[in-house]
Amino acid sequence: MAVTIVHVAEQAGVSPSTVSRVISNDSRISQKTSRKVRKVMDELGYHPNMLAKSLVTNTTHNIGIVLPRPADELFQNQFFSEIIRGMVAKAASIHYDILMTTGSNAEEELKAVERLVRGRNVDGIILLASHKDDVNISFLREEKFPFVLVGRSEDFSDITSVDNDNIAASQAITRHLISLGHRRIAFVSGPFDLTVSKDRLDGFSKALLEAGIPFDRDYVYESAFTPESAAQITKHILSLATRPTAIITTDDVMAFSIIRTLWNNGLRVPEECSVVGFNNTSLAQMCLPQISSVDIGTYQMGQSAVQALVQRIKGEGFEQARIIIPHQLIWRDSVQVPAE
Amino acid sequence: MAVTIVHVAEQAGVSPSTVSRVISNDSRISQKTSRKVRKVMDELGYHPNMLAKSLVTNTTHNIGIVLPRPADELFQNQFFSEIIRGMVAKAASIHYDILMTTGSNAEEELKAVERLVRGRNVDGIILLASHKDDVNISFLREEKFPFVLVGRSEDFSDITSVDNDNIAASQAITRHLISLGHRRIAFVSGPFDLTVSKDRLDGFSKALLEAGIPFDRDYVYESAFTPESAAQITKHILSLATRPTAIITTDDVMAFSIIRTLWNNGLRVPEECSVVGFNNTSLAQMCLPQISSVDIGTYQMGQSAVQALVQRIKGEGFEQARIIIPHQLIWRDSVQVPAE
DNA sequence: ATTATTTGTGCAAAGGTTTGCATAAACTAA
DNA sequence: TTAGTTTATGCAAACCTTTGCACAAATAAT
Repeated sequence: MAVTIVHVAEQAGVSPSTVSRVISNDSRISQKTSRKVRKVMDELGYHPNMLAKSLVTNTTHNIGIVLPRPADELFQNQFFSEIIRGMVAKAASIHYDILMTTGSNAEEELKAVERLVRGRNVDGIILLASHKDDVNISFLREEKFPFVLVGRSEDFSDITSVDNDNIAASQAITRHLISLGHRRIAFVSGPFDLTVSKDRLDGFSKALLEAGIPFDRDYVYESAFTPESAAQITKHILSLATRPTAIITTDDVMAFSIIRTLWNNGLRVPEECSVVGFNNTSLAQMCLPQISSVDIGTYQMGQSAVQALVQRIKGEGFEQARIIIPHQLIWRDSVQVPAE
Repeated sequence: MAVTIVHVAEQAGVSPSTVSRVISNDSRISQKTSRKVRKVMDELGYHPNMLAKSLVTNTTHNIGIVLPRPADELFQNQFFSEIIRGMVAKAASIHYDILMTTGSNAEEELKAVERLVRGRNVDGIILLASHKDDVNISFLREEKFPFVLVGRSEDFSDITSVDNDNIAASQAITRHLISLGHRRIAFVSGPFDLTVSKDRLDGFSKALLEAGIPFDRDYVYESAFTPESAAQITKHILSLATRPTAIITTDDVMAFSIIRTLWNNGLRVPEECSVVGFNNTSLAQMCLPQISSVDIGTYQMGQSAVQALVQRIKGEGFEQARIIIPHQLIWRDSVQVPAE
């Protein structure tokens, strides 16, 4: 069996409590004792058992993150790997680890959360991709368990969350396109049940409104975050009597697929149709033409999320309800003034 | 304080051991008692404390995964998110969670592994991106701690690992290019210290050898897994007196960057230069021209790694040392017969 | 009716820490 | 010296389970 704190204690001729205090740098321990104990710890190759420690302190230094349900699909999106990258980096720097779990459906997902929370496996939880009536949120609130949401909750306004101002971002894009002279602008949204989709659509329609352009439902589409889905919608757009001169999407992957589909059908981008993406993934600047997009500070969102969560866990600092990561419009080759 | 097993026991008029046995479906418990206890558990909203359980069973149901050191850089690569996706999916399906950690340098990385292992935070570990003299491997071997390696170890042959036959894959690509008529083929490799890079280069040179084409060191380059690095190398290639007619790379991102750089300098792909990638990320089929690549079953590797690890943990099944995931060459638009 | 067997449950130890409180030792002040 | 402080350490309880072993009750066999 592994060497425990009592072995060290015996060997050093002190009590386990003293060893424990040495480990935690308790000020009451004398220099001499501390040195002596540390020496023994080294000799014996002692390493504290975190489980035992966790059990008594009720603290694990683990942050749970629940991958969105159709993890399979969403993870393909660079957005997710990017945000997780930010989380892991930040967590590691403050000595936390990231515990990832997922469920293949809503029920399993909640079960997983329950398991983590009530099994005391994590100190806090980060929720990704919020939608309306998220049962996880209700559960966590009820349990008064520390958590932060990436995105915005439609149901509760007092939840610590990390988000962009998606409405403003989307509005700004649309404004810019309008200022270029575009009047017929299509909007290819991600799944409507996602709050982020709603917000972006919201910003879009606001910009139209303020410019006095009628909001045309036929120019609004719902797509999955997949190339296939976007391609299909694009084909439909191509079949329209009066085509839009610009298309705004909710993610670079969709933007890319749209561009490709247009291209394959003989429509040049941006000459015959402008396209703008979202999230500013590396894809946006890699492809040809480079895609105009919105940098939403994905990596930073990940970092901020764990930072905010840890603050909540420790009960320190202000419990700022909403942290807004600034966005930035990146204009690239996929946009220009309309042809006609 | 949360409700514990003894509360349940008291309420149900049995002993804690009985409750524990009910939970684990011990066959010795009578139907009647079981029902009674379960009812009380429900009423009280009891949920076992996993930490306590872990402490006594010495089992956590967590799998540790150590992100490669420059996690920042590598994670950008779709390969990583894809393989992790496979791991999480598989792990969730067999009721394991994934605990991710990382370190910003080799020393920190080892420290993180030590912490996980000796702190008994995980039941096993998956190592990514193996290179020569990996201290993590030595440590884990010494500790006799269950782990599997994604990739191949140059130092030890008896390590359970999940890998492709990179030599064969690379060789097959090269052969095919040769059969198309290419004679001057450049090889843009990932970092040389990675085993996977060595293997792919190895397959490349083997194919040249068997075709009687001299191996030209000036046609072999070392690149980081970044577009910038690949672009720089491409510029150098463009400056060569006799340019290659085809370029093989070790990853799609690099392939993409190469194509773009060639294009920007007036060289058409595949007409004037063929390019082939590796890993068959979604990028490969999304971009224009679509990139010929090698599907190495990344997602499946993630799944297999978890499966193999859990088998090792449970000590069941054969401890097959090396699991080889089959690869598949995907020929797309970026390759054709050489111009001259 | 007695013994042997099966079935269901409880006792108590073990797992490795942390920490409030008590105490011993050393020092300071009178 | 005596009392009062400070400093350094130890004791033992608590955290919540699991599990080997013992035991009692019920059933079966003689």
